[in-house]
Amino acid sequence: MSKGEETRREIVDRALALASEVGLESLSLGNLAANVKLSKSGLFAHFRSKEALQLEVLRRAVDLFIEEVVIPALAKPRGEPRVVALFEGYLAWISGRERKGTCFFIALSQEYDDRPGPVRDLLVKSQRDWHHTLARAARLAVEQGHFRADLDAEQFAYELVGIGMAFQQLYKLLDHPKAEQRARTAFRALVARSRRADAEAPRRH
Amino acid sequence: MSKGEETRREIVDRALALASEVGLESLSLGNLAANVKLSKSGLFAHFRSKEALQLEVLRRAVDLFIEEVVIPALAKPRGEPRVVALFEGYLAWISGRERKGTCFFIALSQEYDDRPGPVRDLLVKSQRDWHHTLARAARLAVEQGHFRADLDAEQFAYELVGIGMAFQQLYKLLDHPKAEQRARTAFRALVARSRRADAEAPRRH
DNA sequence: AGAAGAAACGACCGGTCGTGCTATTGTGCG
DNA sequence: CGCACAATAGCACGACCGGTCGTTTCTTCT
Repeated sequence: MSKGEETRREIVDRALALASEVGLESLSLGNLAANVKLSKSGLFAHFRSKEALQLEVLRRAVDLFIEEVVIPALAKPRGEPRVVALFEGYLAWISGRERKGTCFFIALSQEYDDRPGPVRDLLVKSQRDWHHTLARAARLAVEQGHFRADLDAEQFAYELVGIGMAFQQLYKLLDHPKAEQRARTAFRALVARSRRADAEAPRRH
Repeated sequence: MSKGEETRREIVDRALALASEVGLESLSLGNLAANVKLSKSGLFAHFRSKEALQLEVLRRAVDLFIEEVVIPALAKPRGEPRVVALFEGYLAWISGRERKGTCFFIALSQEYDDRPGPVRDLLVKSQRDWHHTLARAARLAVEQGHFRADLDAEQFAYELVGIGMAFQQLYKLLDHPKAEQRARTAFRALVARSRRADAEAPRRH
């Protein structure tokens, strides 16, 4: 990797961390430059506009999410185990990573729901993909006979996302000690009513 | 009401509308002043700092929410009807009001989850209140015999909030035609499994 | 080693930000 | 009517914004 690509990557990494705190729009080039110990103009030269930087940061976040959440789940067997892995990965993504509890995508959803442009377009695409990934996993669980045949997979994805979003608010903003427990309880209930009526009783944890 | 109070109110109203679009932090005094046709300094004189204005705006949003969502629900009889009214009011609040589909509080939750200060403090209080209001309504439904005796009311509130947040994303960012249907389906399922086992079968809509 | 090009720098642009300070206008009461 | 004071405007400030430019320093390749 050339020198340029290397620092460029450092910039994007640091920008992702900063943007997780203040938002992608409020992230300023000057502040970012100081953080990576570059001059503002030196940094700017890597991207030809702030928007290009923002897009790069979002792309990086998507890559990280796929790497940390989606790929590991795909290693699990189809059906309920994979669904569980997606949920657990999602939870870990929201609560963990660096610093505590800011899911980049949920934050951006608010920041860009009213702000047209390529950043929003990419965000929309990534969130649609996430819904589709969840729905596909649920459909596979139906095919495997784990979930009811008449399960609405998209509805399943919707409710799972809701559990995650409420978790983030409870965990980060409201600093609730039982946030994780609440999320898991909600997920267990969601899975329980998605199972085949004739499936074996829910396992205890 | 004196002249000062009147324009002050107009300012806050307009500020709430603008902040719903760009966020409370990115709302600028200059832009706001132009919107209410005042000079920047003339507007500024009403509040002695931007933070004071932000607090005022948030207070106004809380008042509106109570007035439009909570109070009407309290007019309904205790138990399931009130719970349903709270949910429907919440949904209407998120999707409706002026412009389409930005819940001020959900947006602020993201904006301030990392930004300490009095605005965040007030936001936290308001969101805790909302959870408590929902939980209290659920507990009353237990007392009325509509919901199971062993229902976890806080868990119920958590899941209802999650349904609302996912609804907002689907409705506003992803512009999904079935967003409202998804939310209602999720809510019906939540209510159904909260009911007493010996209660009559769920009504069809 | 040396040349070509990539990478980083510092100064600077026009604008906007929040916030003071002072003057002017408008309102409402005796 | 006229006075006191509230309300608004005008102007200036220092800081920071995204972005441009010409120049210098460092890589990279022959």
